[in-house]
Amino acid sequence: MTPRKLSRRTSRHVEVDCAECLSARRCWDGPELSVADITVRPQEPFAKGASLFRQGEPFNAAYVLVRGCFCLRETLPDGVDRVVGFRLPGDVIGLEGWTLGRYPYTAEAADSSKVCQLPLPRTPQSTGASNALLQRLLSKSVLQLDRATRPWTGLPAVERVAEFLRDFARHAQADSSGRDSIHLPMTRAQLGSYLGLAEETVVRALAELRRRRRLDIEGRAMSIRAASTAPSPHEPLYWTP
Amino acid sequence: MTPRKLSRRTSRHVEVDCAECLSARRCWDGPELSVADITVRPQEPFAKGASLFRQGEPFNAAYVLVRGCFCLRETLPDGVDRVVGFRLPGDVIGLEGWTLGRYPYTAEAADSSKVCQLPLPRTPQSTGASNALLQRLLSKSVLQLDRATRPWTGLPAVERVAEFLRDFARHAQADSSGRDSIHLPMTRAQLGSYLGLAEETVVRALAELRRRRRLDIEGRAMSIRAASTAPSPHEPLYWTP
DNA sequence: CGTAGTATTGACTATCTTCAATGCCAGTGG
DNA sequence: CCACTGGCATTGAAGATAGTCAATACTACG
Repeated sequence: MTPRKLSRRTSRHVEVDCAECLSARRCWDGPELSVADITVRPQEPFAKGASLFRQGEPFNAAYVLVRGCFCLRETLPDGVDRVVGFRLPGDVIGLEGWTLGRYPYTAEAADSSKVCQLPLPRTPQSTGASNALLQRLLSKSVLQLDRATRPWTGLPAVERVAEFLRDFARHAQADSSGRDSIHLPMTRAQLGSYLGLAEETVVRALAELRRRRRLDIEGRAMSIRAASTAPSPHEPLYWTP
Repeated sequence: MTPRKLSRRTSRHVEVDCAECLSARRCWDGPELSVADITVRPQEPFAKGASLFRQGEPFNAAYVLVRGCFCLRETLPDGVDRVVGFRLPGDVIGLEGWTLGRYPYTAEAADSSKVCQLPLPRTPQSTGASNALLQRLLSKSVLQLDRATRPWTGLPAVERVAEFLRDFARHAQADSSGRDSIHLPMTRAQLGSYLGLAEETVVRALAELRRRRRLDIEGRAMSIRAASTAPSPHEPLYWTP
């Protein structure tokens, strides 16, 4: 309750060697990998409800969770709040910010928790960084995010399909920018399987979007019309890549 | 149609420097990163429907997609087939196999496609590998998999909740193994938000699971009873981490 | 032209969401 | 100590949404 001591819990510059930590196995348990030459900055404990960082904040650091549980939330442009994941001891938190420049979600302690800050180079660039650390991070992020490749629903079918198409178009146009017409290589059934919808529901959703003039579709050729989601008021609250 | 030439398209040992490739910007477009010292092994083109690798196969290599589109499918233990993602030019395919030892999904060309094989060390271990490559891979995988943090549905609410709890328990028990009782730190509402279900639906699903004797729940304390999903016949078809 | 895979549409049903009310529990202040 | 409050959990009932079944086009290809 004393206001002091709550100041800046995110950047004590004390580096400790993971080899000396009893939790190290949980954090860096890759097969055939030693915890040698991995150092981190242990942080003050987080009380339930406290946030490690907030969506939209510029990236400061990534962390590994030592004890407790974090709940990751994101606010969509339309103001809807949704949970994008949970993190348990050994998981990495906030690495997306390293790549994106900003944190795409808010990390809030769901339990009394403890984290260690990872000494990453400021931006994915400098080359001197420890190779071992990078390899481990890569392994972990792949696993962790692979596990995360699950949720995502909660929207009505039409919106889910629209969302997918928007993302697919953005993704696909990265090169052939300019053209507004996009070729969908997959069948309606595959699309449905991916989105967790029946093939017929996908067809009906597409018909609905066409009816609403939000896109033109003819067979596998598509072009999006409206940017729809208005660039609403708040800024730091919802930042999306 | 001549059967020859279809032999082993996955491992020609011709390495080329990405700096000489016109598609390089699409593949390695990180900010402030040059394509210097990145080399890959271009592969024979893939016809629509051809598979790059299959779920359950031991890891051979990861690839970067240069042209076309791949559809990633997985077969669940109960025989259900679902699409877990699509990959477009510039995306990495199969990196999960590097970490897991086996490919967790089948990669099938949804269009006529072309890929390059990435020269990764056999296992996430050896240290001599190029740091630049690792950093880029890390960035890409994080982005790519973050984008993937969406789908996942298609199951009825009860199964989705059961699936989550099973996964959460496995994940949480990594350390405190032995105890079969697990503490859920999140509220029903958060759980619902994550799974794309209403809070009430989560409650009813939990009640249903309790009724079916599949788990014991009292408030936030939980213990799982049945391993349920039988260790069914096929092996190479569905392999899950 | 016939076939197979894909796309589309309609009708009916199952499943979830929503709305509303209640119970439970911890923290707070009189 | 105890009523009061707010957050969380639970349950019921009604309405909305998406899945299933079935029938019919459409299209590429041999």
